[in-house]
Amino acid sequence: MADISNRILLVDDEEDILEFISYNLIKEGFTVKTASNGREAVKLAKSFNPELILLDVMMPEMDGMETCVELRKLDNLKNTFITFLTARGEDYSQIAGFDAGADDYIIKPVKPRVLVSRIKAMLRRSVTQEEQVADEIGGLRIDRERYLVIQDGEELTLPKKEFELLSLLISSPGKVFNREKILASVWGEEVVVGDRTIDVHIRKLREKIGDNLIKTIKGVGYKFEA
Amino acid sequence: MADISNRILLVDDEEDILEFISYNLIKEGFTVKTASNGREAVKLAKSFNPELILLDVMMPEMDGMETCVELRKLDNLKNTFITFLTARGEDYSQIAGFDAGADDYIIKPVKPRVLVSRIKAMLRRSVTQEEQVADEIGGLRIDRERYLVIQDGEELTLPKKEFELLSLLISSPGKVFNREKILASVWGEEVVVGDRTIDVHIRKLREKIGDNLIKTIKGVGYKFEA
DNA sequence: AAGCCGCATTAAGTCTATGTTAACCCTGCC
DNA sequence: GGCAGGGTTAACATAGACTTAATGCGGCTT
Repeated sequence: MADISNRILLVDDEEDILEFISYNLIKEGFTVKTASNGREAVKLAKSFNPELILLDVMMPEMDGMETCVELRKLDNLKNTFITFLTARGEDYSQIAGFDAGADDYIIKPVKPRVLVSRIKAMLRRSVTQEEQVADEIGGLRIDRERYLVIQDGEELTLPKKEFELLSLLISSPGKVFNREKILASVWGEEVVVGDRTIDVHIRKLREKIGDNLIKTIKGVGYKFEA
Repeated sequence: MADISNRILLVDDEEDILEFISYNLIKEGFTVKTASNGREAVKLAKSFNPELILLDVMMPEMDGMETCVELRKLDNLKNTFITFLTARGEDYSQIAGFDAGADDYIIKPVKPRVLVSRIKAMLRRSVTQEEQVADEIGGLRIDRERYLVIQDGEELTLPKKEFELLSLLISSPGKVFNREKILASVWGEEVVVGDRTIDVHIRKLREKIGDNLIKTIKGVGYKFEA
């Protein structure tokens, strides 16, 4: 139905914790994906596009802080909450955490109910406050709040899929999105639709915003370019 | 307009704490007002219109929870963060806190630097919300006090739900509200009613104020637009 | 050159969310 | 108790979004 923002990416190197926490979150109706290290997390975050990332600080290889910095570089995570999950409660680490771009900080061990309450409060906030800084690219501006595309001052109302598709492409101008990523992001992981479907939506978009803004890279995908 | 949202209302019954914390916040450039009890807090909040309220849980008379509930009833605090400040760290109190409408929870004693970091992270997410001056939009004006809608001079009396619904949509003209948010705001989080219910109320509103003011964004929600 | 692959394009089909109407159920009031 | 009005639900209608199928075309491979 009204698709709730509820995708959570959980990152921890301990299998037990992943299982324990994700079990509790899933039970509450969240869609959870897990990663056991930073690199995996970054990779997953790109396609999964979660609203919240729970990030263990102590991890081998790439630690939580470092991962957080990497995650913050991703365009599609501009509005994602990142919360550290850690056993360390010292002040300095809290401050370092926020500086790294985290939004909150939860100290383990944490009782499931507390965690869930906290997450809900956090997402409640995000849902209310999400606002795009919406800068203009190629004469186009996405206004998610009003669900509009503004082209040279003209306001365009696009249907949902078209809007999401354009929004995705514009999120990283110049970057080529392959069909797999487009499907994952606009249609969702589970939904199965044919490749032609994307073409058709691209077509409709081009009809509305002009042919020269969305480019086809044959055998690869599509990109937005001014 | 240029001035950043930085008004903080600090509520605690202990004079020492008020002084200590407000000193640290003021040093960081926040505008701080203090109240030493719930009643005072509610009164101050109305005129001060803070972006963040730090609320001690343990207070004589009206405690933090109760105060929080009262605060949440105030219209101008819809977008204000409320954070509990408490010495108690028990689970039940955390949950009770969130249920009362708080957005976060900080356990005392807290080092000033930690507190400041936390507050900044919180306000970073917050959006500068323009004051609703309740003036005319699209020929409509909401008069909450008299519970009236004035359309081109004509006074319309709407039933409760219709009024609240219209009022919500008008509160951010142009912004799309999804069904979830509409339900949460007009009907309340716990109440469970079907999706058709919203449609029907939208229908009645359109009947009364005209078809062209409320727009449907299929798959997304509704918005008010002149 | 033939064949293939991938995309474009169009039209047609399907499906889902919303619109619409009317009946029903409360609650407060006479 | 009966009535009135708001609120909710059920049932059906409908528009338009979304998907699929069919067909064509250009570039690339063999």
